[in-house]
Amino acid sequence: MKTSANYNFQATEKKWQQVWRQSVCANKPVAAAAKEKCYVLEMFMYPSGRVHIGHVRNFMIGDVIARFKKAKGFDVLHPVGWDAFGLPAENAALANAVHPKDWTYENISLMRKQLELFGFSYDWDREFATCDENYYAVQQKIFLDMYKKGLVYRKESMVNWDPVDNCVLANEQVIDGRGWRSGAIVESRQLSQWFFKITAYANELLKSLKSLEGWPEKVRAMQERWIGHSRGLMLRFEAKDKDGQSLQDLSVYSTRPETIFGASFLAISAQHPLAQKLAKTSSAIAEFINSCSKNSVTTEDMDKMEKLGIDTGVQAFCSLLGDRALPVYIANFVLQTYGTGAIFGTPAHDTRDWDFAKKYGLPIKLVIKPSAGNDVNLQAGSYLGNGTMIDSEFLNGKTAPEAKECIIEHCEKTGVGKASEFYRLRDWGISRQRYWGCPIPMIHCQKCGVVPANEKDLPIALPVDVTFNQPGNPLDRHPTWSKTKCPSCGAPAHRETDTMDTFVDSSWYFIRFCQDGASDLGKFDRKQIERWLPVDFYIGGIEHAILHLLYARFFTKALRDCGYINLNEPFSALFTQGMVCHKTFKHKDGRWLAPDEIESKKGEAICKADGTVVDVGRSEKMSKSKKNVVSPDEMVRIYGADSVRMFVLSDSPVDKDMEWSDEGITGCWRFINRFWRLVVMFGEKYSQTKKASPSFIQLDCLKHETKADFKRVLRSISQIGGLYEVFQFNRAIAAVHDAVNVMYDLLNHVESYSDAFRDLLLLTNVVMAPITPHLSEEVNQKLGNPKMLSETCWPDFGRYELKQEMVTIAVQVNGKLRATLEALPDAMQSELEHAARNINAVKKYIPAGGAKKVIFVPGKIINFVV
RNA sequence: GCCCGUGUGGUGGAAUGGUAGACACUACAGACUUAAAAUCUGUUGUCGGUAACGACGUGGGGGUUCAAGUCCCUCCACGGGCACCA
Repeated sequence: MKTSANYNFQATEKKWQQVWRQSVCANKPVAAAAKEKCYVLEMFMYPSGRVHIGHVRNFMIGDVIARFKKAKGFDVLHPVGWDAFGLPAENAALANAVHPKDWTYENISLMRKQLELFGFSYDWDREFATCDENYYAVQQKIFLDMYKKGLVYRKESMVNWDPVDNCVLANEQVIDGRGWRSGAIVESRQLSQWFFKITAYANELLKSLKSLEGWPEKVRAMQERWIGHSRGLMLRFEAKDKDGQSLQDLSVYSTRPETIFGASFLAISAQHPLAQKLAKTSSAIAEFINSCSKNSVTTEDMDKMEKLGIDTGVQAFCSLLGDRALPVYIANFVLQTYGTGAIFGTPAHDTRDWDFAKKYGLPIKLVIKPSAGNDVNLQAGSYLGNGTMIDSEFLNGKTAPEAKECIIEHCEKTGVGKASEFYRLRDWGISRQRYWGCPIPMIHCQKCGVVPANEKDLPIALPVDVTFNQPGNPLDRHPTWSKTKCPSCGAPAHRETDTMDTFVDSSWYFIRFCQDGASDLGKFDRKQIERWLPVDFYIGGIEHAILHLLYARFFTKALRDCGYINLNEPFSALFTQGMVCHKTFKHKDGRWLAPDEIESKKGEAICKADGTVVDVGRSEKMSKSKKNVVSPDEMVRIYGADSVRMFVLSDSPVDKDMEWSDEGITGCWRFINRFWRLVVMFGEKYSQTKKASPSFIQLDCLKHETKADFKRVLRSISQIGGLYEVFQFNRAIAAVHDAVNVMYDLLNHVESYSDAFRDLLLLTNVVMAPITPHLSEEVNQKLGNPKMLSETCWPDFGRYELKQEMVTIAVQVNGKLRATLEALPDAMQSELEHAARNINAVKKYIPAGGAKKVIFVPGKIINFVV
């Protein structure tokens, strides 16, 4: 498809990839303590079998930063690895009769080859997979240490059970009531599970979010919400039956205790102990509770769900309210899992309570009066704003926030209540009933109970001889694997057959990368780890905003407290990139068509097979089901790695979604050839005219208009470093385009300035190199630079005088542009004003009396106000 | 419902409060070619005008300012996240 007259990317890319691999210093951080370190990391990949173009975009961001920082003189760590445990390996085992281990390592080697095509500057010597025995051995050791520290426990609990994957899911892995991977409706089951006590860090995880200034505001907000801190009052009520007999105490938590005097009912959840008790004697209550448990948990249903309740006949008393009793309802909108599973309802100041009161005819009493002029219509809805307390006894006259503090204090003093805090965050359940994961190093002994495995027995390795021909966990039915001796009493015992959630594996992999191959990987090498951490640039998708990033933060803090490392936060800067999208094509018969089944004719998309016109849909995230995917290998084969590398960063800012298009990728391919041609054309001229010429550094020797062009190119490329720093690769590429366009013009009168032009090409090439390293290395060689590009420093543009000699001044009248003026940058107002007044286009707008006022911004603008 | 984004030509997108539309794509024209492709050179926000030029123009409305895509208020549309969290 592409002719040989062009830049030969096939040969060139292969050649330099080989050279880089052999060169000692190209991809590896040099042990240079004097240099400042820079740890660049992209979220590692699950070895599904194929590298997706979205991965390429992710890795490209990291690669540009890594190469750029290296050129800037940093000691750079840029590793790569594999998040290799997980369910798909078992599914593949089931479907294709291959062992998960073979499937995984096979995929890794396929994907490694794909990655190699792109020339990423990875330190391949540090590569590992989380299913490597020497990786998960350390993970088991960490688990035991966390157990000793009280950060791991086992409890019977209701869990999210995915009936398709036959597996437990963490709360974070349930999305809209469905399993995050299988999409099946999640069921509740009672099981014994291992938990990490992430809630012990709820406060710290929340507080230190503030210190993460290099994180997107959005991700911090999502985590903050997920941890969900609230502060309020725990208030004690007494529940009495209709005969006035005391039933039990009822604790009610509220974040708005100041509204208590407006309360008109109490509501408890269907799972509340009192509800369960009452159900035994009332069939109506039992029936209601039963109907609540049937409620679906999907988003749409929740939206539509009506607030329902049943009056239990129970009365609740609180000394704050004197003799006034509140009726106790069981309500479907009260959650047992938050607070105490009981609330007091203040219909005037809460939307849900208002809905409920309307439905059941309960009083709606205003206790917060809005400031003057704002009328409240309690018949239309609740009032959620601020104001002054009324009808609230000792709170009257205070503002709502003041009243909140006041009532908390009052209740603490009188003992009727207590200031309380709650978090939404739950402990992290990590038990998975799967084979392909890190075994939990615990042992069940009939006599001693659950005991940790001996450290000297680590790793507890996965057995290889397992079968996948029936549902459930293969470790459970392995004839011998789980049989062992109790480390404590020596009696026969059996191993825990659950394995760890794979999110555990990815919670500390960035720490392992810090150790080089020569170190003892069985232990934490603090010196190496603390040299590199924290990660300076962490790059990945927004979909990990909560799960992975929260777990990794938790692990870092837990490892700190177990004495492994001295670090509070693992990632100083986080960058979330957008997705790669593509148009979709739908055949008239309803089939989705792949991009390579389409050709475009006269602006219409035509199906190659039968010539029919195809419906072109909007650009969407690439997905196999809609066939709107492109293969990275195929793209490299047709256009070369540098074209693909350039395109994924080209048009859109990298934090936004981009659209993959044929026009876009061919555009990049054309640019690469265009730059190459520029170098070739220059080379031909240069060899003919080689003679004494000024070095371009002495810009004064150049002709005026040539000098201006030189300066313009220099200005364009000099900004590129700054643009890399702030991840504005699309603008960096625009600057490169601009520079190359100017150089094409320059080439026409370059004869007498050839050395200077050569320098200009070399400089441009250096700043392009992080994006198009193969092309740049080749150009560098062709221009006769003896030093390899990967060893070349970033140019110091400070040594060039880049100021423009003439600037264009905008001449405005009343802020409207009427003309422009060429002037020296430091021209005085008086002379410019005089010149501007004499321009006809300006003169006609200025009245005879002259301008009222003249605004002058040196070097930029002169504005006549008339 | 709440929170966070986003809104600029035919398209992707640029613009420290200071010449809106950089750069790229598409389209069109010219050069080269027997021809096509590729390449090179132009043009390409809209309306009016042969032109010079003029008017309009950054989702809508209002405001601050000599000057607003940019700041403030308000409304609309789209996208994402959370969702009965007491």
